[in-house]
Amino acid sequence: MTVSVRFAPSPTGLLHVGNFRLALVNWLFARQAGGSFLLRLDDTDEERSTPEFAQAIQADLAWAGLTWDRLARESDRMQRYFDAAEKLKRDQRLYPCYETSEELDLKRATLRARGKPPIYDRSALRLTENDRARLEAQGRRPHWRFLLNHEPIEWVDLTRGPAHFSGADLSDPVLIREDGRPLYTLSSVVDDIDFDITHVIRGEDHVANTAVQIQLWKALGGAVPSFAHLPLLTDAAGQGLSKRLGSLSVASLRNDEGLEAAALLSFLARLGTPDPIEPRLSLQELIDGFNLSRISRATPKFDPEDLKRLNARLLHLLPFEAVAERLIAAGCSNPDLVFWNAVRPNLSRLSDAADWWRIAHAPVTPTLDDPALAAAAATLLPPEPWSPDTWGVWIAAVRDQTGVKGKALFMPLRRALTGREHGPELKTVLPLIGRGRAVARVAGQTA
RNA sequence: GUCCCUAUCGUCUAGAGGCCUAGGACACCGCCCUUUCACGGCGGCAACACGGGUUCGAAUCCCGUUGGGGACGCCA
Repeated sequence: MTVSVRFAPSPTGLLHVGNFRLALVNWLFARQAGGSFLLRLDDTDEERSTPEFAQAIQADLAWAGLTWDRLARESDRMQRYFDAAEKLKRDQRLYPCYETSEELDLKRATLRARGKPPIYDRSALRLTENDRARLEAQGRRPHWRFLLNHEPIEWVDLTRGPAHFSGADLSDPVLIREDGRPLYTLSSVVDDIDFDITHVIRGEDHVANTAVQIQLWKALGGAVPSFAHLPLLTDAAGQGLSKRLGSLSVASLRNDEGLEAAALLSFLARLGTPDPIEPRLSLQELIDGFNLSRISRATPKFDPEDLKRLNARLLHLLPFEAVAERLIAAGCSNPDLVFWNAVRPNLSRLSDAADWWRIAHAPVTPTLDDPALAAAAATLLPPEPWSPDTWGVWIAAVRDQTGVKGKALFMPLRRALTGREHGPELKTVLPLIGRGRAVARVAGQTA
């Protein structure tokens, strides 16, 4: 049996790290098994789904290299859902209900107030033919519920172990809305059957859905797949992610924070497992080290600060070839290996390299803290060609002539040369700047 | 309210009754390297939520309490 998984976001917003982690886990599972990965856009909710969000989700996945073998849109498949609904009606598993939303709200509130679970009371089942005709004559249109069997529902969850529900504890789910549109509970199962999905890997917010959907699978004659329900991520404070995404969207991590896809991937593939979170440069390494059963059942916290630190560590490992094109895109017009090796240890995000490119190749207005020292330094600057040793030779000469040493010696020079107090080692920065600019800057000129 | 899951260093976690003086990674702190910072190397600090059981023996099993997450939609 070929492994087949799917990632099924609804294009009603940007992907956040929690969704993205599920996409990654599904993808790694499929790739490791040599199976296939379906990207399914669950866009049956016409009011909230937009083509723009669908595009954004695909862009996020593509950015991270999470390629899909198949793409499906539920909005293209409506007829399949209607066919499935017809079959369920024929089999007496789908029944019409006429309560309004307000009436249902009231029923739920009443049950809850009595300390009872808010389960639908199936009163629509007691409607006679005449009752229904009268309601229809009043202009009421039915929504349709799936008749659950009140029997034990069990499955062995790949991350939670044995799971069991009682059908009697669950509400008959609405499958078809009053306006005729199919709902997620139905469309998802129809798709999973049609696309031969073998493993449904999703968040634990779906466990109750799984219980009712298993009955739906059987009612529709499909093979029930294996399930894995992963704990949901929380933010650093332990609050659920879905409630407040914002800065935790993949798009903002990518665009606003300028993080590496490989860092996000490395982080999310290991978070919540006993394995150390280490920078991995390739997806293949992640595939090789992946194991669904190592994901803990407890809810892990996602701290963006940890991610940023990992991003820096990963950056320090990246070879020049891996970043050359992106350095150019970031504004370094003609980067080379020497430049990259010089600035790399100082980077926390790739785009910061552009600052050092400008310091090496564009005019900088120096800050002169010690004009006398600077003047001496300007005259003592060795002739080119320069090497990484030039700095040591130069600064020793300046020290011998002026008697200044330590921080009082190099900090004024750093500020004059780069305009900054921090940065890569001056011995590597100096040759990047070159003698022409260095002389001028030490003399206090913008160069 | 009802149901499901969960509880070990700051964080992610190892731990399936004696191997635990509780291990690793990240963070933090210190030292080394370095004429600052950063990078890199080495070392250190640091935890079994609480209360009852069971047992010769409990981080580990059971019950309860408390905390955390999730579900209970004509959303997905």
